[in-house]
Amino acid sequence: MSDEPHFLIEEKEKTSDQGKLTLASGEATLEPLELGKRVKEIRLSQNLTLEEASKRTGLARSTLSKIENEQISPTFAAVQKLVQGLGIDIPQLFAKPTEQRAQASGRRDITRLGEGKPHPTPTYEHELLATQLSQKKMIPYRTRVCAHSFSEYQDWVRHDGEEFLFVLSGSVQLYTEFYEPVELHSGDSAYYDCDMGHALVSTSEEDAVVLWVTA
Amino acid sequence: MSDEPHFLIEEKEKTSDQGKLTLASGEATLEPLELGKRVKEIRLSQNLTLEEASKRTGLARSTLSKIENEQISPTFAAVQKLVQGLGIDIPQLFAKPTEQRAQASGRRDITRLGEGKPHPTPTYEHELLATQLSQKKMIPYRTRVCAHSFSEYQDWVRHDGEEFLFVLSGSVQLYTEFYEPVELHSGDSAYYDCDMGHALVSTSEEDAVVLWVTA
DNA sequence: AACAAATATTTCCTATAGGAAACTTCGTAC
DNA sequence: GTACGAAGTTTCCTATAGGAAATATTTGTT
Repeated sequence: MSDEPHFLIEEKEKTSDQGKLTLASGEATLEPLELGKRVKEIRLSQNLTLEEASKRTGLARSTLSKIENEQISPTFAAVQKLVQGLGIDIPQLFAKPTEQRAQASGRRDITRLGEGKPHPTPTYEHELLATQLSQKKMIPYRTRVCAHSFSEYQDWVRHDGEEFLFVLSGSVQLYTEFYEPVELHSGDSAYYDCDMGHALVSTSEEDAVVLWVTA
Repeated sequence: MSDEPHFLIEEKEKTSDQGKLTLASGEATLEPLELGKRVKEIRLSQNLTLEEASKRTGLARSTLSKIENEQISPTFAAVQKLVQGLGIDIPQLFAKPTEQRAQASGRRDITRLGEGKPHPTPTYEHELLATQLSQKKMIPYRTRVCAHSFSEYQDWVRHDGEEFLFVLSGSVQLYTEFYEPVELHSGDSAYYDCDMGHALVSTSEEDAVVLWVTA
């Protein structure tokens, strides 16, 4: 069963590559810039004086001042004190303010019933939803479960991420590697880690239809 | 309208706090550990010698050696050279190898129809799904849309993340800040950025029921 | 086993980060 | 205006990071 989740994986890799790219290009601009400014922004946003920040981080006022004015390149140890003392999280620190806004906002995509992008496989007929949007955290799709027996799969489906499953019509048997199979009826749902083997078969007369969201 | 998404936001904050906590605790153990080991792992995983790594990063062999053996705490500038030269991405560097595996796997949670955790508000009746799992990327819930007019909201719903919406029964009007309202019927779906104001009202006689997943 | 080649570590020196205290700057009260 | 306090910057000194070269260690070869 290498049928189903390929398109998912591609999509995910695209996403993470993006992240790296953004960062690499940040570096490429010969980087010394930014760090000090960022620290200062963060400190001010918390309404701290250098003195207070000094107490929290254990770094000297003067040192903080120099860091903020890019007069020195702080030691890794110093960065850690900063991070801990001011409650910064690392990506926040390394992302340039511009890039920080790079996460999309204000997008919207409507998909009418049956008008998603078809993606058939031997065991499932997927209909990808919201395909107009490319950089999204979740991948939703509506799926007709054609398989009616576990034997139609040669192996577990396995990929990374988490998956949410909701039964829209019919009933299915959800097989998962580390649990007993469980039967789900219309309206039931499941949430699981995708690196655990999983597979779905229809148990109702007609093919069951489910909604799947992976992230 | 401060009714709907509060629990979401809390949940999200919890998640990111977690990140911080993990890191903080890393700090708490008096941190010098790890960084060097991580760098060495990464370099070896790329089959590089110190000499080659030196060329790529522009740092001296000796310096690299000292960093790997935690004999010095590299300057921020040095860390950046490392990151760029070896194609490391920052979180990878800061996550302890143990914590890296900390992303859960092999979990599963089943929610039967109507057995989610109720969460009523003036305009929506949410039923949270998969509540047995705490550290998950997505938050799924099934919602009865009680509001039948936009005027029942005092303001846009707005929070961060992305949201996927699927209409299970009835029909709704989806209001979004930057788009014309759109009517969705059973089986239709929408995907949007949550920082854009949004709100939902039932347009069918009976209250519509929708499935929502946020990430 | 002994050597050579490749790789890693240590030493030693110079450049620079970090801290304490002196020095500015700016606002506010008197 | 002067005096004062609070915030930030600069100076000066010491500790330490970074680089070049010497030393040690490992690996492979005959």
